[in-house]
Amino acid sequence: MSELKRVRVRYAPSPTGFVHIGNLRTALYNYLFARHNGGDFILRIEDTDRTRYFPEAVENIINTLKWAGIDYDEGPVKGGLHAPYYQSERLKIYKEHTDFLIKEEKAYYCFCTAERLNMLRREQKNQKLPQTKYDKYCLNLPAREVSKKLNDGIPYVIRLNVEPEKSIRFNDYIRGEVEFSGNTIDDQILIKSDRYPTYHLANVVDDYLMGITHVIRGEEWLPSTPKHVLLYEAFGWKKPIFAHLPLLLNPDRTKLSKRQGDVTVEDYIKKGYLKEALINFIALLGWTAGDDRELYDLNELIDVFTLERVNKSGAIFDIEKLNWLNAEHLRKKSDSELIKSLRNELNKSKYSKLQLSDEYLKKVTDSMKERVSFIKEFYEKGFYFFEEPVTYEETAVRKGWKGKQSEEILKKFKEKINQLENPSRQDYETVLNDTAAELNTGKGNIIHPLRLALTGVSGGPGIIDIMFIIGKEQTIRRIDSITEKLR
RNA sequence: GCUCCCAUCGACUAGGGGUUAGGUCAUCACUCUUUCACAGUGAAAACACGGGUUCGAAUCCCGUUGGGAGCGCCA
Repeated sequence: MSELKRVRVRYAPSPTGFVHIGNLRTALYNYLFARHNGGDFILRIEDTDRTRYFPEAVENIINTLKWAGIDYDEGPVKGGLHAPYYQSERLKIYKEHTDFLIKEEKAYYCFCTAERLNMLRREQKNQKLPQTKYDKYCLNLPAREVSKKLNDGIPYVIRLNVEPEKSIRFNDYIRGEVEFSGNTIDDQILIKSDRYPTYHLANVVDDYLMGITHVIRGEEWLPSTPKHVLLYEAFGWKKPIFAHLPLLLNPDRTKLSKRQGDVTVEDYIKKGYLKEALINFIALLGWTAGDDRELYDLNELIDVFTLERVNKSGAIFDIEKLNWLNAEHLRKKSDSELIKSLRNELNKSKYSKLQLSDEYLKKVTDSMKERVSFIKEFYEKGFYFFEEPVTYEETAVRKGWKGKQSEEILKKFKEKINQLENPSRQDYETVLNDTAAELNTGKGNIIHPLRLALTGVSGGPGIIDIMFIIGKEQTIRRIDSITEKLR
């Protein structure tokens, strides 16, 4: 019998802080896999560590997914057939399952204190044992003593009774057959003394109960997968398919972490990265369709994404390529989207008090689109569309400002501009040409000082466009201004 | 230390027995634009090393080296 079960995958973050960029990629791959296969994508909150719980984190997780356009089928807020989706609300379920394991003698109560455990570890290290492991002391406690301690309310944990085995093997979708030598697996804690489950227990139980078919997660989980395999076997459950994703790395090839740059999605949102670019970029970090295509939107990714084409080796998060993608996606945006985004950024900037029409902003975006990578840069690089230049770039002055000569050329030019009535682009161009002809000089002798006067810098859109955008009054004002300042 | 994973230009990657080892970002040059960008053209740039298998290995196998991850009452 072929088992063509409906694909069900999950993203299971723990709410300890802002969403890490690596976790976003895990969420994305799960989402793409689910959508590509017409399956379900589930969001489950792994909030079993009360010490690290961070209340705003759940909200941040949900908002981040929403921002990215990754929608889940079941999970917090939305609910679903397998609710609750907060592990902290599933304590009863975990207890039932450990009760079963204890009855089957596959798990046992352990009353050892943290002090004893620490001492044990220290001893084992001193003895240069290859690995520190729990010594199963409590496994051999007489049943009567166990009940007594339980009745007396002595704190306890529940441990899995791991039988020494030769080896544990499983098939990883991305890495193929993986084999772990036995005897290295500890009697892992299933239930902590605060009655909350550990990750190992909770994720196995929930994945099974929620009908998860593929566990797609980061490579950092690979070493603990044998524990999970053992648990599935202890319960007599069929394992899901595991797929361990390559890590996202710092430039020095260590696991992507702060200290070496921005690692939360929040950071990138704040810096003005487009969701289209970020999604496109992280999709390409560890995966390729196999062709030469670089630009994708979310739906296009869904069409072509397969787990088979996920790489095995870690990928460095290269900000340069992200920046390029950001520029590419920015240019693909429609005029109205661009105007809207720019207005949004403008409102948060020092230019927030300016009253600017859509028409004006469209002119700005049209002229600057090919020159920016970020929305912010429309007014950072193109500040002269929003304020008069107060200083003049030194190298530009040296190259383009020829003292008295420039002054007189601009004076002549200004007079002609002044006579213009509601000038069009063509009018500005005509004046430019006429001035050059009349003065019998090269156009460059007008353009360069003019650009300096109008913008204060040496680069930017065509000078005709700039005059047309800022208008006649500003053009004149700025010419007057530079002749005063550079005299 | 132990366990496991990984290894193609600086970065992301294609290729998976016979290729001038391809693309993209970044870099450099040229063209275009009297500026800057965009675009275009081109350059430089890689199969970690050693054995084996084979007529032939970047590709398959083994080893070495290097890198990474994990070894918590964290996830």
